[in-house]
Amino acid sequence: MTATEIKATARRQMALHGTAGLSLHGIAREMGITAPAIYNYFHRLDDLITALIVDSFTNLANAMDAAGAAAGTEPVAQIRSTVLTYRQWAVNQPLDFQLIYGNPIPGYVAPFEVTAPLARRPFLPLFGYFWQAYQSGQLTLPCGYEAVPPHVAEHVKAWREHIRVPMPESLFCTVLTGWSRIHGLVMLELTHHIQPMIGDAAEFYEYEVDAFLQQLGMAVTR
Amino acid sequence: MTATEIKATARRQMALHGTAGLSLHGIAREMGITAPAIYNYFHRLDDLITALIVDSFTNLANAMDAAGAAAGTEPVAQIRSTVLTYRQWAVNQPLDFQLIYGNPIPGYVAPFEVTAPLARRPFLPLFGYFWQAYQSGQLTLPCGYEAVPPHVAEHVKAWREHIRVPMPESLFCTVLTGWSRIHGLVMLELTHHIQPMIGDAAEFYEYEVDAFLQQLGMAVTR
DNA sequence: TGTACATCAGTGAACGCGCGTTCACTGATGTAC
DNA sequence: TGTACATCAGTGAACGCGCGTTCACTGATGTAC
Repeated sequence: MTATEIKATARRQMALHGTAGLSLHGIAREMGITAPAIYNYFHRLDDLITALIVDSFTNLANAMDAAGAAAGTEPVAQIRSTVLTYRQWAVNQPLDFQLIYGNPIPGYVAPFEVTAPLARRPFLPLFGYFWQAYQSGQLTLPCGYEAVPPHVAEHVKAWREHIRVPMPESLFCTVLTGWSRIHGLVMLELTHHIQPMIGDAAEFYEYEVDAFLQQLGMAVTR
Repeated sequence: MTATEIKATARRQMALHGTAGLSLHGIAREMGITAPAIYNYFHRLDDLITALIVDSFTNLANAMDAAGAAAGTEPVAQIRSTVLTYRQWAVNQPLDFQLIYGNPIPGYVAPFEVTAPLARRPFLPLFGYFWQAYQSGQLTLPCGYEAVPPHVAEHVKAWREHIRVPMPESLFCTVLTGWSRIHGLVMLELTHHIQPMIGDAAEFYEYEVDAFLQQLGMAVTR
C-alpha cells in the first residue's frame, strides 16, 4: 500500500459521497484495511485532504500547461486550448474541481501558505499568452474595460509584480473577467443548472470562449 | 416554536458548519429543545433541507424582483439593479447561496419537480428586461454571439417557449452568458479565490456588469 | 364554575450506526553477525 | 547456512462523540358539556 493508493481511493470515495463525505473509515473499508493503518501515511484526516487539494491544483495546472504547450506558439491557439482544458478537467474529475473551487469541507481548514501559491499556478501561463498577444498587437482591449475602478486598480498594481507580467491594469482585469466567465459556466454545469437551458454544455462553453476571444479581436482559426 | 424558527436556526447552523454540517441534533441543541421535537414540523431531515432550498430560491427571486421593480422602467437600470442584487444577496447570505448553487449535501437528493421551476424564477424578469431593450432598439448583440452552435440552437428553440419570450437564440444565449459571467464572479468571491487578485470584489463586480452592458450597447447612467 | 376529555408540542430513553483518533500488539520482512 | 535482532505496516479493541430516527410518554392547553 502507498500514499498514492490511499489518495486514489479517497478520490473514488469523494465521487461517491461528495467532498464532505470523505472519511478514513470509508477509505479503509474500500481498501480492505483498517482505518488506523492510514495513520502510517497521513498524520490526520486533514493532512490527507490537503494532499488531495495539492494534487488537484497540480493536476489542473499540469493539464492546462500541457494543453497550452501542445497548441503551438500562436497565443490565440494556446489560450483557446488551455481554457478548453479548464472545463474538460473539471468535467472529467468534478469532485477534484469541487475540492478546490466548491464549498469548503465542514471542519477542514486549508493551510493557506500551501494552497495560495498553488491556486495561482494554473493561470500563470495564461497571463503570459495574453501578454504576448497584447505585445504583438494581436489583442485589443474590448470595450467596457478601459476604466478600472480605483481600489481594484491600486490592488492590481501591487499584485501584478508577483507574476512578472507588466500588463496594463485594464488588460489584467479583462483576463480575470475571462476566468470568471468560464468559471461560471463550469460551475453552473457541474451543479446542473445550465444544461436544462442550453442542452449541450460543451458546445455552449466553446461558443462562449470563442466569443470572448473574438471580443479581444483575436480571430479564431480552428 | 414554529417551522419558521426551525428554518432560521438551521440557517445559522449552516453559517457555522457549512451546508453539509446541518443536523437535527445541532439545530435542536441551539434551540434548547430535543431533536425529536423537530419531527412535529418536518417529516425528515431531507424535508427541512428542501424547505430551506425552496426559501432560498424564493428569497433570491423576491430580492431580484424588488430590485428590478425599484429601478424604474428603463431596462438598463432594471437589469443593472437586478444583477447587482444577485451578488449582494449571495454575499449577504452565502450559505443560502451555496445551498442552491454549491456542492450538493452528501446523502441529500433534491426533489427535481419542486426545485426546477423555482430555479428558473429569479431570471424570468431579466429575460423580460432584455427582450424589452432588444425590441426598443436599445440593445445590440455583442460580437461573437451571432452563430449559435447547432445543438444549443435546437435546444433553445424548444425551451424559449417556456418563458414566453420569443427572442432570437443568439440573444437568449447572450443573456445566459451574462448570467455565467456574474455567477463565476460570485462563486470565486464566495470561495475567496478572486479577492487576492483584485482586492475589492464588489467594485470589480460592478465593473464587469457595466462592461457587459456596454458591450450590449446599453449606456449606463448612474 | 366545574369536570371530563381530546389534542398535540415536546420529552427522554433507546436503537444502530459511523466517525477520528489512541494504543498496545502482531507478524512478516530485512539486516547484522 | 543459521541465529538474533530491528523495523514497521497493519491489526483489533477501545474511547467518546454525534448522527437520524422510533417510540411510549407527559403535561399543558383548549374544548364540550
